[in-house]
Amino acid sequence: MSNTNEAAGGEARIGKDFIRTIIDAHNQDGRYAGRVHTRFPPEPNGYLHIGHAKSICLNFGLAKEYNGKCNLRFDDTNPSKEEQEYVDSIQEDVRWLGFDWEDRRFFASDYFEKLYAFAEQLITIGKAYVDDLSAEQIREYRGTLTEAGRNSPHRDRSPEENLDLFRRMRAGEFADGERVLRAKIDMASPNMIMRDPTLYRIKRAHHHRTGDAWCIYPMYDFTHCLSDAIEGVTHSVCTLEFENNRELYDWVLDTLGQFPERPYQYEFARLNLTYTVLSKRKLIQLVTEKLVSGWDDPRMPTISGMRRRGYTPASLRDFCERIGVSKANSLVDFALLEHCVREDLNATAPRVMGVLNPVKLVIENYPEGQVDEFDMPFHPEDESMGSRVVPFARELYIERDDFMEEAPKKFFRLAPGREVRLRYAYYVTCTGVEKDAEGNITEIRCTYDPETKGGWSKDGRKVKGTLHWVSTAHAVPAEVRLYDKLFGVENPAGEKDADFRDLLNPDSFQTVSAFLEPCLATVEPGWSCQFERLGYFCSDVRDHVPGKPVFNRTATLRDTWAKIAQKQS
RNA sequence: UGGGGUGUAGCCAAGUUGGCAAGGCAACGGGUUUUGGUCCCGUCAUUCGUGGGUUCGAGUCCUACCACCCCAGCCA
Repeated sequence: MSNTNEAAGGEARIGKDFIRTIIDAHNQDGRYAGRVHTRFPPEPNGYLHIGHAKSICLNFGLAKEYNGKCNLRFDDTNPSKEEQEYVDSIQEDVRWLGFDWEDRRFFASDYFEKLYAFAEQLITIGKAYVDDLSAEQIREYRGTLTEAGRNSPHRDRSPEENLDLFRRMRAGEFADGERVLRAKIDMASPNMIMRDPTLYRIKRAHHHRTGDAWCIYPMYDFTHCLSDAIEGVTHSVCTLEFENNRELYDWVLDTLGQFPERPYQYEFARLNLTYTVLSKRKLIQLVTEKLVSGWDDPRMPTISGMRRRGYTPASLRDFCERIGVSKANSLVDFALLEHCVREDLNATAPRVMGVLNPVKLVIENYPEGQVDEFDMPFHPEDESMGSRVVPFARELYIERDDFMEEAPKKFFRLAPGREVRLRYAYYVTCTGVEKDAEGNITEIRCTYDPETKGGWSKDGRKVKGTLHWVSTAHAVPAEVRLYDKLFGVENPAGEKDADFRDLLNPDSFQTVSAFLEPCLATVEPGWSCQFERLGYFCSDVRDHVPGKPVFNRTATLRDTWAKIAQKQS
């Protein structure tokens, strides 16, 4: 069995955000001659999460909407944190989300030689200098938020001396941290970023792509704007924390002055989700401290975790579309994400039966050894999804929760003397229960009405409940994993100084053995379905073993079960 | 108490040159239903962080204040 997701379609937009307004304005006034070129620039220092999905959908979505292009560029200027494993996973995740960078996969490290040449130019025109101050001294000289900084004693070296020193930095004549290249801007600038920012540092670390070819590495602020310019990017869209960096972005491009149609930076608010940590530092901590099974643990907010859990690319794209793009810091309700998966899965997931918490149901008047076969549709509203045959016998499993010995009036399912429908099979009436020495129900007895074959009554009598069921003799034993939120509190990131690990939900994961209908023995990894009334499940991508299904619960149907239980008590 | 940003419903979020405050999620009520699901129908901002001002008319303009976020990495 297989069900796959289509590639990123052109879903309708909810409302127009400020970035689209800006692009429209540029298209009006003729800037870039109508060209729209964006980029998604992750640092390969971790796996992508749902927050990145927002940026991916924005950047690739903008390009698609305006018939433009979007590059995938790895911002790999800090060799000590970056790894090939991360670039591989990032590429896989972007593709899985349904986006295509075509032949435009770049690395900032592709530009190291060019960047170095730009740095020499800056030195030549007297706009950059080599500083001998230590990191601590530079911090002291920088001043504070309210006091201006002081110039470094090395600030006025001649371009010739700076050039010589910078070349020797590259040649490896100095130790790590001994010297840096700094932009010569303004140590009294009210914008801290502009107080002679570091452009290059000496760092002997193995780079995942350039190996040991370099011992000096360019900093983000120098690299990013130039990479954008080199690639012909028009709209460089990043998150709010870079607002202060925009002045430097402009300074570098303008003082080099070689990019007549240069890119400009625009910022939007990053995603915050209730119950969810989206800080890479914390996510990596969950992985390295083995608080989760890995980056793709189904409880993780990573793209790979969500994929394994059974979220579909379309549902994630829809979510990103619905949350909108603005500059206001916000905290999106997890319920919206849930709604998006449910909406997609409701239309696309086949309906099958599985019993998670089984109790035996014996039909007293059903002949022993007899087997009925019912042809059951995979989807009640979509005939094109076809059907499968499900065997029915005298002894079945039903959900333990679907029976109550002393049931309140509002309980619609099975209870002594009450009649319910076994889905697509027969009406049955409970005649009694059998218990063990401790008084636990071991078996429920009932009789069936042969006249109700298929689940319809000819005399027009109605039943309030419809139960899912599985024949004990034909059932496929399976492992089902029920996941809850990893964090039991609304916004674990909100508590600034608290250790977020204290907020982990101890009940975030539970494994149960279940009984499924026979057709589920043949599912493929990643196949999603809805177990009638129990929620949406996805056959585990990673732990898939043919014939021995393992399912992760993607989403519950709704919270109504809790409410029903509450009303009944 | 430096600079840069942001405040529209419980949560997101549209709001054009000032002219009756979109939409989605959540919630609540009703109908359909062989999933207590889905679907359908209805309700949900006399008010836009606050106070002044301009105007026939202000979420939009002016003004003063308040709250929150970001910046003192040789991280990105």
